[in-house]
Amino acid sequence: MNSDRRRTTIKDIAETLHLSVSTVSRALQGNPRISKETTEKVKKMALSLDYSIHGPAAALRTGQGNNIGVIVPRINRQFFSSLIGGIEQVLRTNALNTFIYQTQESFENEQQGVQAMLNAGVDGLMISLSIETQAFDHIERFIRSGRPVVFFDRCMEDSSLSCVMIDDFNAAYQMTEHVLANGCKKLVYLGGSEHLMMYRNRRKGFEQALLDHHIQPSDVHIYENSLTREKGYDITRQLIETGQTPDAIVSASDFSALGSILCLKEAGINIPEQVCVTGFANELFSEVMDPSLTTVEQHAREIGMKAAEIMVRNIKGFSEIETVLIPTELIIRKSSLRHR
Amino acid sequence: MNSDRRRTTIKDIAETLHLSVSTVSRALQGNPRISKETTEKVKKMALSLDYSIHGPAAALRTGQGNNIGVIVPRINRQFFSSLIGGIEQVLRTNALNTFIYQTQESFENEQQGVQAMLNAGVDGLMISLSIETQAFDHIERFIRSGRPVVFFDRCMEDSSLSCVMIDDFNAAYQMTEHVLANGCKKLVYLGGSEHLMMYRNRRKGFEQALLDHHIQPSDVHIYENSLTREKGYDITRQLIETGQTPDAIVSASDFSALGSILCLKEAGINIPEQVCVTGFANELFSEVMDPSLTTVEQHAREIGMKAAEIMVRNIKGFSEIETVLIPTELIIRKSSLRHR
DNA sequence: TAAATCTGTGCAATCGTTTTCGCAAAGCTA
DNA sequence: TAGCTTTGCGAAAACGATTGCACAGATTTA
Repeated sequence: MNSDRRRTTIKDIAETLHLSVSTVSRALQGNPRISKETTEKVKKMALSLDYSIHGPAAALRTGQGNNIGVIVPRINRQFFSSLIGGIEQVLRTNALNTFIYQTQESFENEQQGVQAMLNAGVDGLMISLSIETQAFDHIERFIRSGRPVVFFDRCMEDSSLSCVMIDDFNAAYQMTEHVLANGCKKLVYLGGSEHLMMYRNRRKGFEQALLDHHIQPSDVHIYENSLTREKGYDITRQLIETGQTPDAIVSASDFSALGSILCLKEAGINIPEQVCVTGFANELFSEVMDPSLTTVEQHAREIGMKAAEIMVRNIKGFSEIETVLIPTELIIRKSSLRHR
Repeated sequence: MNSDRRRTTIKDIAETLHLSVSTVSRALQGNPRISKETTEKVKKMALSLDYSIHGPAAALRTGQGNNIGVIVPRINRQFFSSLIGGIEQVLRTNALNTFIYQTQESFENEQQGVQAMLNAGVDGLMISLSIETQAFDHIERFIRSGRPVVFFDRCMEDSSLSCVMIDDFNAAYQMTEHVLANGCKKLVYLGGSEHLMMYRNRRKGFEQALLDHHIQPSDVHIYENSLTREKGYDITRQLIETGQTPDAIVSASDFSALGSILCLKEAGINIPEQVCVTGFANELFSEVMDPSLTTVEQHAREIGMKAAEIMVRNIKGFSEIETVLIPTELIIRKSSLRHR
């Protein structure tokens, strides 16, 4: 075991240099009250003694760790991992560490995660809610602790909280217009969980576009909670088998769109000539699959960076609330581009 | 500002309950020396006062935070994010938090990351080295602090340290055999940076398979440092243009394989009948691209879990060193499967 | 019945830093 | 030269939790 290893502290430095701990502490912080020579000596000694500041102790004294908690549903989704990449980069350049916790989309895990962050003494919380989350006591508890909270992507609907998300409504609206402009008339929509704002907004964008083109949303198939590859496949198969094959499948996820495409190809239906298919999120595979998938780029990394910037500003004392919509980008590929 | 918000401490609980802080502390820990009633009362009060333990303070006293630092090159690579997912899950079930730091493949960032972990007072370090890393003072410094280090995927070559990685040699060997069994004779190999053990091992596996089938490695094109999509494309294009089109491209990455495939398709060369292409890593896109890509599944999540388990055991005091090879899985798809 | 043990609690030191206050010596002003 | 400011540093009290030791009262043992 290594229990004999004691870390070097400023006290050690103080003793070998015949100085007081206060002087050493100040020297390390570059306090101008300490002479240049002393400061030099201290820093040199710190280096040669392998000293590194004990964060927790400093945190205890100052009441400020330099840690930000980040809670996401899953880390191994391209969208979230890119987003976290952006967060981490911004936080790091502001001398803040990033604590990660993934909920696996479970409400219980999310509660535990927030508690873990509370215990860890993080200075702020950045969170994207799990799909299951419909109660917010855990979040409110954190807020009561007086530290900033910034939501991203999946937010609590409370305008007194900061939130960075994409412009789902417009993205879906534009996508739908694109499909209609291609001459499609009989659409099907694969949507997500209605209690998440983002999925509601996408559906609303879809419906608004229909309305604006004189189509009654009630006349089209709208599926809820259908964003997995399997659901996309099954729903498409069922539509084909019951003779209700649409001429466009607009999906709120690349995964369900992928499922649809695989099914259509199996059935020998031509994409996009007979059926246009569109997705959402610009997953890595959507560019290279066959046919390449029309989708929406969400600029995940930017969302993360923006959210982290808001957090940093809050930490620094400017307690402003901000709701930011990051613009999306329509990426038109073969799965929806008809030759006419 | 919220500077007036003070967190509730065990002292607050003690005062409202007319108990001593020691009793409260013990009650919260479930110490059997405290009577059931008192313990009950304390826990109830803790709840109603929104109390949460101050980790840093406890860490200071006990010398044990519950934090593990994880340093990876990039978080938004499927491989690493899945791996981190595995780490996070195992650590969490052992009441350990996960600190994330990404180096962006930069040595300087890596040094800073290790320092940040040192300062944060993590109890252990899990790290996958950046491509640039060739010096190890920063790692050795951490080791000197007496806390466990576990490497994964990209390890320091020092048998006195724990490391979890995939069996690159065998994976490449099997892949090469598969290609040869398909009747390919004129191979090209796209490899990575030779100073990383993993890429060396893949190349060695490739060469050994050649030797075992009576082909001289010196007779085949072996490219170093060629694992991006662009490199794959460019090299392939050059081979075609100079009339050296091979009948198989064995690549140490799915990305370069993708580049090769795009180029071959553009040139109207049939895959796999004229040229077989294989990748490495089973990226999300490789299954759904056209043609689907033969590759190697690395079981990233398992690597992460295994590494985390070793870490947990070290934290608990069993300071055993372990080197683990996680077996890979050959995934044969259309890009290399000839009909004969 | 005296001694030993057990139960439930409190006191106070401690972890490594930061920071307020204070003080002596040196430099400056007039 | 008397008084004032600056410079450079130290003593000691925090921060919140843990824990070895002590101790009083109740219970058991011999």
